[in-house]
Amino acid sequence: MESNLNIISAIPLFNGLPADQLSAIRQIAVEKRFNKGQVIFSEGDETKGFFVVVEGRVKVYKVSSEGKEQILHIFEAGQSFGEVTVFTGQQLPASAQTLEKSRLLLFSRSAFVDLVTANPSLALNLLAIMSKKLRQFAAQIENLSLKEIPARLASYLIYLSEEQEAADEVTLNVSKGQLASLLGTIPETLSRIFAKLSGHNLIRVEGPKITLLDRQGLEDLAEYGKQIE
Amino acid sequence: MESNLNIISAIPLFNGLPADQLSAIRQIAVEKRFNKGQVIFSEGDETKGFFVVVEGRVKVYKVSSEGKEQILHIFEAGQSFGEVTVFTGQQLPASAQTLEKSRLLLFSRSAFVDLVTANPSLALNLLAIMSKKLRQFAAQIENLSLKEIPARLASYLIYLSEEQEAADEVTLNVSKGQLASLLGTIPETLSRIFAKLSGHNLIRVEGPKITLLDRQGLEDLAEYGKQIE
DNA sequence: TCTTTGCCTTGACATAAATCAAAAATGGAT
DNA sequence: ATCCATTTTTGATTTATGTCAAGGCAAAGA
Repeated sequence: MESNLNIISAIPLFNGLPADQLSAIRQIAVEKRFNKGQVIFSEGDETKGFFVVVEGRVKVYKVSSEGKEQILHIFEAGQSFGEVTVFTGQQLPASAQTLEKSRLLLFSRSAFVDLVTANPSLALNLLAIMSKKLRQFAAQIENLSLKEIPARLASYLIYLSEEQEAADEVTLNVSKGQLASLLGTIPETLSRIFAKLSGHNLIRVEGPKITLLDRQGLEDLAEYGKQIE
Repeated sequence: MESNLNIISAIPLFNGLPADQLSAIRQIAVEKRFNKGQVIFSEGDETKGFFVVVEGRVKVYKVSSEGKEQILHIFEAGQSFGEVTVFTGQQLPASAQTLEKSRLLLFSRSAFVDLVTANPSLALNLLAIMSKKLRQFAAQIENLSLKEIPARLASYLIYLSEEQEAADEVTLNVSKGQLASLLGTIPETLSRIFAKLSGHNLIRVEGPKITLLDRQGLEDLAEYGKQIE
């Protein structure tokens, strides 16, 4: 628990809070450990509280009645999820599962609401984070409805290269199957589109390592869709 | 401006605030009037503040480079939009346009941030509203990626009949073209699906008036998708 | 009443992506 | 290294939905 104070202070959500606040926060956090592939909660469950990823990765997703999965987001160390229902107290709208062995902090609902009520600056942090999530969702809706899958993949690769600042060589941090789900498609289709983009010399694919050969071409594809053929 | 105090007090966002707070809020609100079809802001604009619909209806939408439109949400009297960027101060992620002649209240960014900082309960209201929006977006993402259009239409009709509590006869409050955009499709496809559901005796369509003939059938369709053929 | 204008519908066709099936490749574990 | 399980790829086919083009219809105005 010692080390968690450092972790807590590094979490964007708690950014800028004074030291005494941070220790108050640490008091109400409970550490939970999960193995790879464990389900953290399922859609429809009652809200226990919200989570912060200390270590590992977590996917939040929805499943259709036929079993097809749509990943809403993948959360990494320092990010929080599950805030959505803390303030409305409804059932959880999605499920969460670890992608690898993970350590999470759980903040129980009531304790956290008290904390926020007492801390306007915490509330503002939270508002900013939720704003950001809303933006991301809006972008995802746009992608799903206005863009074809090649364009979504191109967007994702550009996003990834910005994230990783690794110039033109990016490494997928999820399996291709999971990536398909994140992009709203299935592995077969994704595989074909990787092949197609490679064929047009936009990228080179070596396992999970993707080299962006023609960034401008990818940007055009992401923006305008079907140039290529 | 007189009457706006009543309106302000009826807005969910300001629910439960004491009278003195409400008049402080009224102070910083600016009334704006728009004709039907006027653009309120466009994607990429700087954030001026956020809006509350006093009267009329507003759509918030994204447009693809080819001009196809995806409606993110339609806001009616009492609802607020544009909060998202108030706290992050980024460019607006979507555009907004009136669907009919409307009156809006504009709350400037800085004044509103001050207000929230000083009012924990306002911050909590805001968090609850944003949580609700996040849920709605998550549901929309699910619809777009996991359900076919007939299922989305069925969901929408059921939602509408709950909204209107008008038993089994609902009236579309947007044109069918707009509805197509809201469901992530185009008018031609929507028209065919209306015809298809009519053919299966699930609904009867008379202009903007839809009669739900087989609620259970619609629910099955919304839930499990492609039963019908 | 006639005409215009803006929706909505219908038809013929094109196509992106899903499905079904199976082969290949990858990565751990033994 | 070998084996097994999982992931990824490839191929053949189907299907839902988009596109293009034209026609109908009703409300608004001349």
